Amino acid sequence: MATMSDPERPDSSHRATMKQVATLAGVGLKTVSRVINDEPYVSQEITGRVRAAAEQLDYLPNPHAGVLRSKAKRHLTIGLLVGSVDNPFVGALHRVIEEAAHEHDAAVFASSLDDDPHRERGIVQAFLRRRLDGLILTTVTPNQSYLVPEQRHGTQFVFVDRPPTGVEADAIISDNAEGAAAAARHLIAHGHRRLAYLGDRHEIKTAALRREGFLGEVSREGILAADTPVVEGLHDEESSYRAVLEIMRRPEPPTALFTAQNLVTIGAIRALRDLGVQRSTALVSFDDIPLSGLLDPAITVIAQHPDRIGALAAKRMFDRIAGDDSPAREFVVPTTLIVRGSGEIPPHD
Amino acid sequence: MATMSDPERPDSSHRATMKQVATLAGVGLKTVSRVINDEPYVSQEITGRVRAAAEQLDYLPNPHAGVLRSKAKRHLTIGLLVGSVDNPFVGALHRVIEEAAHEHDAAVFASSLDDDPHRERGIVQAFLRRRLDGLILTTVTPNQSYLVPEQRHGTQFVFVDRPPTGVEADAIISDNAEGAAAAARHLIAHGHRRLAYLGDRHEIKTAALRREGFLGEVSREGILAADTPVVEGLHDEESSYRAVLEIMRRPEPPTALFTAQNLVTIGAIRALRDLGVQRSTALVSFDDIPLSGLLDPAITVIAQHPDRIGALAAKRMFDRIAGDDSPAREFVVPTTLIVRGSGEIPPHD
DNA sequence: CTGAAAGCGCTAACAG
DNA sequence: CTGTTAGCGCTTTCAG
Repeated sequence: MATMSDPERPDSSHRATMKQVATLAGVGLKTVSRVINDEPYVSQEITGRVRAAAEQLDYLPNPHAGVLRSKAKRHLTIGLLVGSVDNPFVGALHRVIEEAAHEHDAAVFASSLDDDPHRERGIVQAFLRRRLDGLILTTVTPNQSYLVPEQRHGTQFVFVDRPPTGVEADAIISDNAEGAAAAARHLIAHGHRRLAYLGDRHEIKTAALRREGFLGEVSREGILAADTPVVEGLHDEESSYRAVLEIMRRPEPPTALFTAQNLVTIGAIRALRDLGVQRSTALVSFDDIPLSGLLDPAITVIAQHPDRIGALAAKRMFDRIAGDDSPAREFVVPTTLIVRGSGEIPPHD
Repeated sequence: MATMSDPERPDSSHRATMKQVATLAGVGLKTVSRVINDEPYVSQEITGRVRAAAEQLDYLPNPHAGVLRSKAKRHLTIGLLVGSVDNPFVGALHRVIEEAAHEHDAAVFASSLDDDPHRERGIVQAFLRRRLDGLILTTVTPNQSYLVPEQRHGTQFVFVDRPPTGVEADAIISDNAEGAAAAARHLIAHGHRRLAYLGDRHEIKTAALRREGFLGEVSREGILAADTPVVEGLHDEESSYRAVLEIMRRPEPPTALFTAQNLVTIGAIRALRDLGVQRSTALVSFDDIPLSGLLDPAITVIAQHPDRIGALAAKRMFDRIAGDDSPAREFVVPTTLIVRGSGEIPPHD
């Protein structure tokens, strides 16, 4: 039959093996292995013959066979698990980790949790099943002790943005408390005495740190807690929008807002605009937002440095993979106040 | 020596093998294989014993061994190669592809080209060395015929955002010409006769399609080419900013701008503001930009649908992997005009 | 400098 | 329902 391929003919859709390359080059299997892996002690002539044969057959070494047999079971593969892929912070993080991985000849599996704690375990498992060398992750679950057995089996973990609980591993985080404190100082220096804090769920450690940093500074200035509305549990634009509307309609509304997160900031901006008070209410945001410089007023922010965080995370990861077994550490990356306008609006009377 | 581990003791950092699980459970190797792979015909009791043993040893199957031996050499792994990871379009794309992969139990390697053609070959090679089932990619090189041998060896390719050259493969792209034509129609319907086109390098096929779509519509309306400044080769904010400044300072400046790309739009917005004409010059952007609704004026855009593009790309990929060998096709995803304000500004006189 | 033999951890193909 | 045997494509080991 015409549709049936000749069983004697090698299937062209199959990859060439090292053995086939060896046969074509007229050398032994191990010699091909030496050439492919750039091991020394192979004559120029044979090296040339082997390379030619490999090229002719489109030979690519099978990495699975290699990993299976070799002593150092390195896969040159790491995983990156982040809250959500469509977020500028995460984009920048991904980018630098990519870059560092590339320098180490490693590849990066990336996946998003969409901030869903229920997905975390499953996705981590899916990654581990692939036997990665390590995992860089932003956790959304309250406890990561389920990683302990994996860690004992040699998989490296580096936490980013949020510190781990229940497992000892390196963590790279922004200086949340100090960044939030700087925001408070900035607003107070511009004359504000009625400040509001709008933040994410209190259970998220970083959110708690921002809150403490902010409120600590406020009380240090002698401002009463009663004069400082605190709204937490805001996780998206919509909830933030509504919270700001509500706060600004109170009898003595705040003259300045501190929004402790990306999406909260955006919701707040919308609300201030709809109320027509965006030019008379000060606003400082934790975490930069895209195009914030083009807004009117431009948004003053406490910027994080995802590039530095990512670079550090990648460095720790590859150091660990290379054998660094020093005690786990937390690395704190400073934040930067970027003055753009919204944070310098004076209090109205 | 205390620092030297006993060579007789099994290294706890090593993974348990199927054989060890079999021994512990007191069954044969193949029985463990059956339980792990949920094959039928294993008694309840033995299944239980095997599962318990596996758990006790933190057993995880070694996927490399599996791939090596099994007939269908599927790795359940695909690659995603995009222009740049920190770009909202790409973020959304990544997200839906992720999601689809997850449903197929597949993992996604993601990498960014940073729009650098020189990196493309290298990164593609790095991916192929890992023997992925397929690659979804945005190309930046003019020709991808180097993929042909890989394709013959069974790796699937699906192109996204830009059609391939020199290789036959599915491609999912926005309706660039029609989207740009819609922008022209919209501006003309609002009374404009002096429109400017600001776009990316002409060699990029999608850029050329947008240009043709736009200019075709303009000439159809009887507007002379001489009255329609065309600036191409804009690849970033800065070059776009300068181009707009230059155009708007001409004797008879355009009353409406069409910016054919993300970054070009942002540069144009800055320029219009610096000239103080952002409320008197119409602007329509191809591709949505983040927070464009918060700008003043809010930006009217021809939005692409990265979610639909990504979903289609993933569907084609997994269909191909599953054996679909129908001829390669180009899928065109429509764009949507989103009216927000900047595109409805009438011509001044 | 080169190659033959063993075996990594698993699945396929048979046997029972 | 369960187990045995071979061998995937490579690296390791050891012998030329």
